[in-house]
Order: sequence, then structure tokens, then C-alpha cells
Amino acid sequence: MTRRRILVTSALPYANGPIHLGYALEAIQTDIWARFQRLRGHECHYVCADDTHGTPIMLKAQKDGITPEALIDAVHADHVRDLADLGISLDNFGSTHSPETRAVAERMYRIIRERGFIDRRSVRQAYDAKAQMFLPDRYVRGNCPNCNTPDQYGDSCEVCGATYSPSDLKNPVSTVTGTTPVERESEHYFFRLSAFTDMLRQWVGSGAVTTGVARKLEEWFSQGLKDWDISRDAPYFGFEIPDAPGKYFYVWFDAPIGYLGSFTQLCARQGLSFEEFLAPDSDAELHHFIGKDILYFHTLFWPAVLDAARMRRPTAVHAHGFVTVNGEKMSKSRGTFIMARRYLDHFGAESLRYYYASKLGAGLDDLDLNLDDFVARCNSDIVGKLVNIASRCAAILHRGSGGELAAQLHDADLQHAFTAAADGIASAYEHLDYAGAIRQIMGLADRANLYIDQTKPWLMAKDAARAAEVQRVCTQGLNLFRTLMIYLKPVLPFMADKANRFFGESVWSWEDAGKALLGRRISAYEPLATRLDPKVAARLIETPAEDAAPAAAKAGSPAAGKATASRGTVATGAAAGASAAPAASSAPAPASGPAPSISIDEFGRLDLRVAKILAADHIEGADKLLRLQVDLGELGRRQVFAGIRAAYEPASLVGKLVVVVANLAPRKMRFGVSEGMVLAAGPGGKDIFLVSPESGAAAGMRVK
RNA sequence: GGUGAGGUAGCUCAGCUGGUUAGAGCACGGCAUUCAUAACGCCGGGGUCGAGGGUUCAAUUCCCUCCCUCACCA
Repeated sequence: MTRRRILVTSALPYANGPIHLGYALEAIQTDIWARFQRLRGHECHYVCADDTHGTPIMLKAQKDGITPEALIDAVHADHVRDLADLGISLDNFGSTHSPETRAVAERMYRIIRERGFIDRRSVRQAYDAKAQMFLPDRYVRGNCPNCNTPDQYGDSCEVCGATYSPSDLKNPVSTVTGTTPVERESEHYFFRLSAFTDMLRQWVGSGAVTTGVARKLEEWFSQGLKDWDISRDAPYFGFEIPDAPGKYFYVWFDAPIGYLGSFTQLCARQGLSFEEFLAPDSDAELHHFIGKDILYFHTLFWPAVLDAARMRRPTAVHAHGFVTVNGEKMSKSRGTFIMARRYLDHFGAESLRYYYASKLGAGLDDLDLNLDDFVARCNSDIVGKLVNIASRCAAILHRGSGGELAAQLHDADLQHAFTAAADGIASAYEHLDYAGAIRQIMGLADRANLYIDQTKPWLMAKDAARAAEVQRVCTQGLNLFRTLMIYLKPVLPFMADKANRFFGESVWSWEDAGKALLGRRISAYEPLATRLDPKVAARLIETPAEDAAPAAAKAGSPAAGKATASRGTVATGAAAGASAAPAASSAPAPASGPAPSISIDEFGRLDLRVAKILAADHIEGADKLLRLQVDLGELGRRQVFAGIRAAYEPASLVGKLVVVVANLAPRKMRFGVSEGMVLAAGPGGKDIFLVSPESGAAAGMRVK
């Protein structure tokens, strides 16, 4: 098999909120494919980045009183952590707001311009005179010109479905300032997409997309491709267009370029050649995984932009459907808008990875996360079937043969049937039919259990003369299990690693599935997976107070089509980080259960602030307490006692940023008055972890 | 409204170019077993394959109409 060189991407999550289970599907789909390719021995680089530009980010940062950079840095840290915990094997997770992305964007733009594919023309657009900015369609609301429904977005009506422009709205209002927008002209830069119609048709026909997607695209082709407005006026958070003061690249222009910016960083770090992957005649592969909502950008604009900039086009764009929860669209009010972090606080990543894989095909179908089905499926497949094979055989083997594998198998034909399935399973993975791969693998797991059941080694073991036969049967069962774990390694990487170590082998590759493991001692068996508790699963969709998004945040919703939904703030990131620990110090609830819901108003009564620790000292006569002097910015300096003596050295705390409950009633203690409380997580003793904001936060900032 | 995808057992889904009694897993009932994380095995109940027409010797599979669900409409 020739060694393929592959560059893979997931769509960029928008940097205004945490990762949710919808995006997790995309990351997991991509990751399984990337891991599969590497397991097969191919060179596969997987990159992604935060999508950081645009009006929603700019306004959100304004509202939070921080710079856009501080906002996206905080979100970036959250995303990195969430993706890592989901087991996503990214080689680089960058940002569109990076020097590398800027350099690639400018370089591509210059080539495109020199080739004559940029036009300039005047555009009339809604303008907010008070905010002194042009308004994207979504930021103008008013009555639908068609059915007169009030409070509709400037691009379409949610009630009658009519599409129009903001100037058609009756009683239009800017959601930024509440003032009435005016019309104003401005010069915009357009990419001549229409010039690439033939090229795109040819590309679509080349197998870059599935037939279902191709049909969808034909719809757009038949209407004729319109040129694409790629500029926005200042103020805009993004990159200024070369030689065009006050004009910025539209967020969707530099978003896919973020793939290349991220890849540039990887190239620099690993000594890879960017050109070898991106040159027009490159024989490397470029695969993009996206949600079906952003097909337009990835199958029309992006290949055309690449081609215009004299770069290669994608080998394939793989689009998936949306995640629904219990059969319904994810909804904040129903509590089914589940954040990845919330999920991870309850279950391990591999359950989700397995469940998604077991239902995921190559098409655009939506995938339903049915919580009852999720628990049943994971428990019966992973624990009941798969792991059970190892568990039952290892127990008998250790009892009878001291964990020593026999020198030969008991049923070579059965082993052969398992290894013969490799090609079919590989083909399913390769073509993104993960559900098919899982079906095949679990079918084999059924056969393995049936084999053990029929052979009955536990009965044989009663006859000492048959010890060697028992050993061979267990060796057989364990080899079947081992083969299955290798097949499942792209889906269950952590479990596969554990199993890999259990067998005491060097790191598995796909070919190892075809080689039996014989005549060696294996480790004592430790459970590789445990059952999921349905009661815990039910908690995933209880509406926690923290997830009740303030109504004001809705206006900041990004243009439909962003990979991440809008929610959360910098503070959510801090809270998410804290919630990863067993329990917050402020809520002495056991690790398992959440506290009763509170309303957003009740939450609002908490005055949480970023505080800088100015001084920290031991207190004579106190075993647990440290005395802290903290700076709360506009609220001045405070003295706070914190029960963290066993966990922190005072000197290490000075200068650190923490989160303080600023409006906690002062409390007189034996050593003085405590004027607040420092937030920390953990059970106590040495296991206490202070909650810290990401860098960029300043003393006195409100946490909300 | 336009376009696309989909409606198959209680649940989640397979069913390639039409062809013998429509399948799997889970759930449920019974039996068996006890090596295994109450796991595994065997048997069984359960579907007018969204509705109605049409083509055909034969349609879940092709065509038309309708109903419902979901998504997209730059």
C-alpha cells in the first residue's frame, strides 16, 4: 500500500462560546478518520483553529468590557481543553487571528487581485449612526415586509419564511443601539465567483462530494453563481485588506484560510513543507469535514478561492448532519443544548465517541442522541459484549495458566474469519460509514461470545488433564478481543491503549490485527470500561441555571452557519474549568449531584470579580487558612481568608489572578475580618484548585 | 414559498441495481447457563415497510399525488 499524505480539517468553531455536542460530532467524525489513517500507516495531519473574526465577536467583547483578543484567548483555552478531553488528536489548533493566517490571507488575496478576480463596487447597507458602524443583516430587526410579524431579522422572516434585505423591514431597529438605522453607501470588494462556475462543476463531478451533496450544489449552479462580497467596513474585528484602508476581510473569507494558517504553524514546528500539500499539482490529499449548514462556503467559495490563488483544491469535502437530542433540535430552553464540558463532567469521551460512531454514516442525515438509547447501547455493546470477552477469558487464563498465553490458537478458522473482516471494516471507515464498521465489529464480538459460550472453558477447567486446551481457548478468546480492539482503536483510542498495554505489546497498527499473539504472559486484567448510569444521563439535560442564556446575548448570535452556537462568556470558561473538579468549594454537594436550580436573577445577585493577589501569608494558630490581600480594581483592596494553606505556598500566590465573591457579607473571624471569598474547586486538603481567569483578565472585572 | 433529505418492529437503525416466510441491536416474555462488570447463549411475541393510486408476472425497493418530520435558501 502506498503511503498517502493527508491533511485533514474540522470546521472552525466560532470563538464566542464553548464547544457543544453538535460540534463534538464533527470533531469526533474527523478524529476517527484521522486516527484510522494513521493506524493504517499513512501520514495524516489534522489541524483546526478558532474562527475569531467578525461583528459578533467584536460586539460581544465590547459588551463584556474586554478586548476582542482577550475574549478569543479565553475561548481558545476552553476549546483546546474541551477538544483534548474529547480525545481529538489535533496536531495543531490555531486561530484565524494569527500572524500565519494573516500572511496566508494577504498572499492569497494579492494573487487573486492580480489575476483580476476582485471587483469593487458600491453597496447600500444599513448603518447605525450612533454606533458608527454598518450593520450585518442579523443586527437589524423589524416587522416582516411580507406578513408584518414584528421583531424579525433583517434577512428573513421566521414566521412566513420570506427573504428580503434589511431596508425592506418596517420599523427597523438596530439591535446594537436600539436606534433606527439609516442607509449608507460604501465601496465593497467582490470575489468573482461566477468566473469559476465551470471549474467548480468539474470539481464537484470529480468525486469531491457525495452524490447527495452534488445534487444540492447543482441547485445553486442552475441559479447561477453570484459574486461574493468579501469586504466589511471598519470598525470590524479582523484583518485589514491590503491597500484598502478601513476595509476588512469578511469573516468567511479568512475562516477557511485559518485552516492554512494553522497548518503553517504545524509546518514550522514539524518541518513540513506547506507547498507540498497546497501547490496546484500536489499529490497530497486535502480533506475538510464540515456541517451541512456551511456547504456553500466549502464547496463553492473555498475551492474557487484556492484555485484563484493558484493553490490546489480540496480532495474532498465531507458534510455531516446535525445532532438532535431525544429526537428534537438542541434547545437551550429544554436543556438539550448540551455543552461538551457538561457532558464530560458526567461521562468519559469514549462513550460519546462510540455512540456517535455507531450511528454515523457518510450522508447528511441528522444524528439523534437519544439518552436512553445512548446508555443502553454503550452498556450492552462496550461492556456486555466487547469487554466481556476479555474479562471472561482473562479470568480463566490467569486462574489456570498464570496469565500465560498458549503457543497456538484453539480455532484458527475463527481467527481467520476475524482477520478476514479487516478489509471490509477498513473500507467502511475509509468511506465514513462508521456505523457500518461498528456493525461489522459488533457482529464479530457476538461470534466471539458465542464461541466461548459453546466451548465452555470453565467446564473444561474442572478436568486437570484439559488444562492445555483451556489455555488455548482463552488464548483464542483474547486474540479475538485483541483483533476487535485494534479495529476499534480509531473510535476508542484510550481503551485501545489500555488493552494494548494489557497485552504488553508495542503500539498497535492495523496490520497487527492479522497477527495472533501467542506464548507470552499478559498483565492482570483490569476493567476496561464501566457501565453508564441512566440516572446520570438524565442529568445531562436538566436545565442548569448557568445554561440559561441571558436574553441580551441573543442579539450577538452569529450568522447562521457558524460551527459553534453563541453562548457563554469568558466567565463560562472559568466556570467550566472549575466544574471539571469534583465540587466547587462554594457548593459542598457531593461530586455526583448538581445543586438545585437557581434563576438567572439569583445568579445575578452574586458579584463575582477577578482579583489579583497582592500578598499572601500564613496565619499563626490557623491550620487551614491563609490571609490574602487582593486587589479588586475599582472595588479597592480587600483582606480575604482562604482555607487553602495545605494546597498552596503563599509565595506562589502573589500576582496570581483569582475569582472572588465580592459581595459576600464580611465575616469576623478569629484572625480578623474576611471581606469576600476566593473560589476554588476540590474536596479539600491538598486537593484544592483555585479558579483562575485566563490571561487578559484584569483585577476588578465582573465575572458573569 | 422554493429546494433537498427522510418517514421500515416499543426505541435506534440495516435493507445494493424490484423477486422466495422484511432483518439487526436494544427493550419485552420464556428457557438455559454460571467463566465473565446480573455479563453470555437459545427460543419467542411484535411490523398492512407514512397514506392512496399506477407500472409490472412480482414493489419496502420504480412513477404520480397527498400527509408528516427535518434541513437549507448565499
